[in-house]
Amino acid sequence: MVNKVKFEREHVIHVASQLFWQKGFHATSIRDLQDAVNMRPGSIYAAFGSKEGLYSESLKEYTVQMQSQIDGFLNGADSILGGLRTLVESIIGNRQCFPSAICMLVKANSEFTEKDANLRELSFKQTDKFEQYLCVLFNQAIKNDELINKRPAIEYARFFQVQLTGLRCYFNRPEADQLAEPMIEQMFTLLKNI
Amino acid sequence: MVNKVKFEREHVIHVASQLFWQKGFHATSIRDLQDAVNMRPGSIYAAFGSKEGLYSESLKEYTVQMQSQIDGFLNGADSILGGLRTLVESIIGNRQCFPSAICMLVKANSEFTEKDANLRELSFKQTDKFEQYLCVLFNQAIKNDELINKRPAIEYARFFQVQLTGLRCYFNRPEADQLAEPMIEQMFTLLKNI
DNA sequence: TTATAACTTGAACGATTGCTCAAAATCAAA
DNA sequence: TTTGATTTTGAGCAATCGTTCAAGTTATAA
Repeated sequence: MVNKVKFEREHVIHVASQLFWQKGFHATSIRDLQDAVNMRPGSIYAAFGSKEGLYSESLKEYTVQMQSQIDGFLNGADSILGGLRTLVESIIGNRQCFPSAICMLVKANSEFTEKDANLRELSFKQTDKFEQYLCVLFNQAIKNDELINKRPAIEYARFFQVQLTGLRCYFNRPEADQLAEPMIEQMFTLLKNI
Repeated sequence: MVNKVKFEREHVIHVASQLFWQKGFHATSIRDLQDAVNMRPGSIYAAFGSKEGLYSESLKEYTVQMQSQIDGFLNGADSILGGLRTLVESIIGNRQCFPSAICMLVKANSEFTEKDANLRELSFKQTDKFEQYLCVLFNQAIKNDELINKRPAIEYARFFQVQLTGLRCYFNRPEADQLAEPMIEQMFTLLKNI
């Protein structure tokens, strides 16, 4: 190898994913990305092929990062459900610290139509991956006797996703902040007992 | 009046709202709209001022139409909760008949940033309007003894929105269709008993 | 030091964007 | 039938879009 790339690929993808997460795919221009990652168009296209290519990498890195964020909360918790609860409280409570209050996967699922078939498909694929990851967690929670009825893990995973997505969309709105905690409490009471 | 407009304003707004609902604001171009509503740019701008203006009207008409859709289901039902349940089943079950599986208000809330402050604000305002409408319904349901604990109506309205939004986002994904009915059943069991 | 392969740069391309406006078409009143 | 206010038309504007590529820069191997 005669000459190495100057940028750090992972860092670029991370910065891009923050921007895509905030603004969405269509509202983010290559010029926006140029400024954010401090690269000229030639370098971006040499490294990622297209705007779509960079977005793909960004969405994948978002999924990975979300999982390791959950792992972080689980490490500091004494149970699976306890860790998930801290996670949910962090997501809802600190939503102004994130590029968007809404999960990037949900945004992606809602943004792409048949016209962006590749990205639409990728978005669904990543969502499935995340669901499978949740199933692993809930299987562990079942083993630990954290759940009353010991349903199949997938059912808890579905319930969890529906609740969290619903809450994030609801609390995307301004104000109405002190409402969050009782609703999260309710969510986990239901989750344990369904 | 010397000359009248040729187009039907309500019809144009309805068609535009279907397109905006499907593709989102940024991914819908004025040319897309021209084709859909069969008007030339000059007429569109004379009637609505801007793309943003037409979108505003579209989002308002969406909210109105959603409420009258609910009213329709309530008229054919023997209880508030029964009507709402039929509505939810129709939304989840026939989602391929609609421009998008996801509520246009949720899409709007997630699409606009501070850069589109006006549309962001409008989107929140319409969401509030819809919540107030739900409160009226749940107050009636409380009077009718359809709900066990007789909480304040706003709490049922919040719960309903979280559940429905979560379900719509979840079932936006392909496949996984026969899963819907038990989850809707669960949603209304919980709603009655919280 | 020189040669060479790899990477970075940024001007610029054609396409598309939201939007304008002079000209053509329209139709009730005179 | 003529008039004139009003609406419709669509070519075309400036700005921006995603993307390309020839030229310049960089760093290793010889």
